[in-house]
Amino acid sequence: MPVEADRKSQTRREILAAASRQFRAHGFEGASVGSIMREAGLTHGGFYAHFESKDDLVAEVIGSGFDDVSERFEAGFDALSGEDWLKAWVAGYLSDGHLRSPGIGCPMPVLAGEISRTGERSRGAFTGLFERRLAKAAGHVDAPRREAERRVMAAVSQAAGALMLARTLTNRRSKEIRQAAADEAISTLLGRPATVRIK
Amino acid sequence: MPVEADRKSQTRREILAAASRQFRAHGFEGASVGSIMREAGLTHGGFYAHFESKDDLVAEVIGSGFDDVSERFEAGFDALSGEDWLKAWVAGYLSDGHLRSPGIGCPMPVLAGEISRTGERSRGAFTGLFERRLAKAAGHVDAPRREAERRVMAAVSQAAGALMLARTLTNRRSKEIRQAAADEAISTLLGRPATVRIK
DNA sequence: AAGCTTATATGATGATCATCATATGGAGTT
DNA sequence: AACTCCATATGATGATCATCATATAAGCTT
Repeated sequence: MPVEADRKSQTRREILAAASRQFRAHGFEGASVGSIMREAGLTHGGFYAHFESKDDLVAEVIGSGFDDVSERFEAGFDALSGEDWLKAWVAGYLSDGHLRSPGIGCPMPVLAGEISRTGERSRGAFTGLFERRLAKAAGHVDAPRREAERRVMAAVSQAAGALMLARTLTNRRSKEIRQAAADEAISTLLGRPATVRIK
Repeated sequence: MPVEADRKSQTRREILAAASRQFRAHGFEGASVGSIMREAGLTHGGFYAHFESKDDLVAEVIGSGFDDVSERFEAGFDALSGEDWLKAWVAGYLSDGHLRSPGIGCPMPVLAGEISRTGERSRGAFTGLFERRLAKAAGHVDAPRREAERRVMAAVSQAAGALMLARTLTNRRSKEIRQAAADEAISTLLGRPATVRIK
């Protein structure tokens, strides 16, 4: 019946998007309900028409709010596959651009530390997100499934860890650590020595 | 002159030790001045006789408060060197024990995300800490200095990333990701395929 | 023993925040 | 044009927290 039926669900999506950005930029504790609503163009009170609590929002963002980002990131090289896809993924993940834009980047290097201290619900949501991305990447690795997953887990740890540390270091190590991680990660994924140039 | 001259500096050390633990267990924002002082056996007010502000405490803990931990961790295998040291390091870092004890473990997987959002001072202190540990580990790698440092940076990223993610995941991946990272990290450090059994 | 020094404790203060109760105002209906 | 929903806004409320001013109390000096 309604042409404009989902004004509310549209707003809900905007709150989620704002939260998704602010959480990555300032952490879960660092982003207040008020500032998230402000970024969504609303005032703080209306929040509770959409979410039960801030914890609810956190779990919701982890469960679904980040997916669009990985998709946008990977959409850039959807035409590629196999080795080319993996190289593009590693180079993009450890690029200067990603280093400087935590607010629109991968949540793992910024939020995993905080999520590890929270309850079962958020951690379960994160685990689901992790499984989806693991499956996607493993599909591009030329190896039996278990071995492909093993390599991706090792490479993802390395890339997320390197980006997290690179964002913290204040000297030339910030670049060196990303290049070192990129070379080792791509070698692991391909099963032979290789190099990528981070952008 | 003073027999009991440093009651104050002794107290200061106790505050630092309590903060060091609570920061790793609950994050910088998650640990309040009050609860840190309580753990140190004092009340909140006296805090400002020792530190200018909470930010000051944070920077101080990053700069020096964590060193005792790495030392205690590495002291366990001080008799070892070269390959044996590296294997013990990787296996211990990714062990079940370390997984379950963030409060007395490495600060990187828990705090680097938060530190990356802070100012120059804390990040500089962290960079110093990182350099010290990098030099130590590189000394056990059988390769020219630059190459040794490169391998350690790649391995440390991988180990810290894997531990951070393993603490967040709720399924069997929590163990798998640590084993995958351990095998790849030790292979990188030794420059040839190798395995370690995480404890 | 009186007085001074200094470390710690007590008890505000003001800010920020999550949450909630209630108000407003506009769209669609009659 | 009056009415009714419903999404959002306004304005508490109570909690937590960092910070600070002031008080206490235990040495040390003389």
